[in-house]
Amino acid sequence: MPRDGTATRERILDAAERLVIENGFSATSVDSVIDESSSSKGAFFHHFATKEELARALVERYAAADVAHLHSALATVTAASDDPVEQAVAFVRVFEDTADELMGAQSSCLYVSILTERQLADAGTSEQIVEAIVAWRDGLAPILRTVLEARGKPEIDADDLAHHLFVTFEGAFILCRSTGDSRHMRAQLRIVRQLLESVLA
Amino acid sequence: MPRDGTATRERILDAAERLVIENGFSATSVDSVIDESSSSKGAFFHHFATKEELARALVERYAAADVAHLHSALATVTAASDDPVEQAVAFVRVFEDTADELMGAQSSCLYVSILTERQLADAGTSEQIVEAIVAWRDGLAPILRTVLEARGKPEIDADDLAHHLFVTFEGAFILCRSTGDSRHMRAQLRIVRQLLESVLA
DNA sequence: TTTGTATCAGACCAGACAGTCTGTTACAAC
DNA sequence: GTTGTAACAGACTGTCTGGTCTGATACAAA
Repeated sequence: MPRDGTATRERILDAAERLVIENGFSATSVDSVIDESSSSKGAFFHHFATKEELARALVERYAAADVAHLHSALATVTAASDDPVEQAVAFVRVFEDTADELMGAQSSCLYVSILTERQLADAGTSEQIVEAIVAWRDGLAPILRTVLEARGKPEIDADDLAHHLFVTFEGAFILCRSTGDSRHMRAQLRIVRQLLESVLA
Repeated sequence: MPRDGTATRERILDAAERLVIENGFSATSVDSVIDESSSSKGAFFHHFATKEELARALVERYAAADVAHLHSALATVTAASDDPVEQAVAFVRVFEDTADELMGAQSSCLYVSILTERQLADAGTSEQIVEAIVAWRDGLAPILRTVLEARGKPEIDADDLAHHLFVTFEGAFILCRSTGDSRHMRAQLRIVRQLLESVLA
């Protein structure tokens, strides 16, 4: 085996993720990614056949980390309590408490940058995003469904309510972007928790 | 006065809005806007000095329509009832009932496309977006505040709760984009209404 | 030592891009 | 009718972009 190129590949992905989240995919040139990652054209096109393939690789890595994050939080709250109400509320609180770090690392979400440009969805990125969204829904919805049935609230759809957490994340990212104030993320997660507490009570 | 060019300008804005919402701003070339609007390079750069100025004009028109939509809905619900709970719930229901038309006209929100590219925020577009967001917050928050105070729920911030409707809109647009299923918009607005009904009860 | 190959480095290229420039046309004021 | 000007039309240009190509270099197997 020759020298290991995965380090370079990761450096390129790191730089590209930052730039794409910040400026969008089309507005991020391959050259700027090369500069930011201190690599070269040769290195870039050795690891990624086209710019589109970079997009696929970015989403793949990002979605995997996202789902891992989800399962970590789920494991935490299911271990802490057997009460589905406490589990659901604690689940939201995990992200509420870590909102600042979550926003500090990245001022927005890669999904938004990718989904904004239809050409990329057609290039096979949206499947992976949908997988992640479904994982979030299927992680949270069963807990919610248990409570909603026990409370006799069949008019509230557990899947849609689970989706609402994802919706809040993405919407809050947009809100933060507009004002540049990352505190909206924590505030919106707080609101969702309070609404959940109310409807599950 | 020579012939009226506002019709051409509007045609360009219409085409650009569609293309930018669909593909993003950077991925939308001036030439494609010209083709789509059946105009010409001369016409385009007569009405817009640069592509950036097109972005400003797009946001200006879009935000104005957005705020007009808000005030229309507000007027409807405040005329229909004096009860702030009914007003708030009816307000969400207005959009819930018209979600399909709202999504049919445009499969996403221009704000997302613009805010995704930081360069445009620096070019003076985000101020107008923030103005629209503040208008939504200030339209809804007073109604919510009245109820929250009457119900003795000081832990819930009325401004953040008002913002949550905007957050839901934008987040739902993202969700719809990922799966291509526009029904998520209605479902998410339904969830927000149900959550509101619960917390304001 | 030789050979093979993954990993790069960077000059280079064809096309696309935003923006310019030189006109032409419609219409209004006088 | 003459003149002025807003409203175009479309050829043209310099720069940037994604992508290619020719090598160089490290390292592993034989």
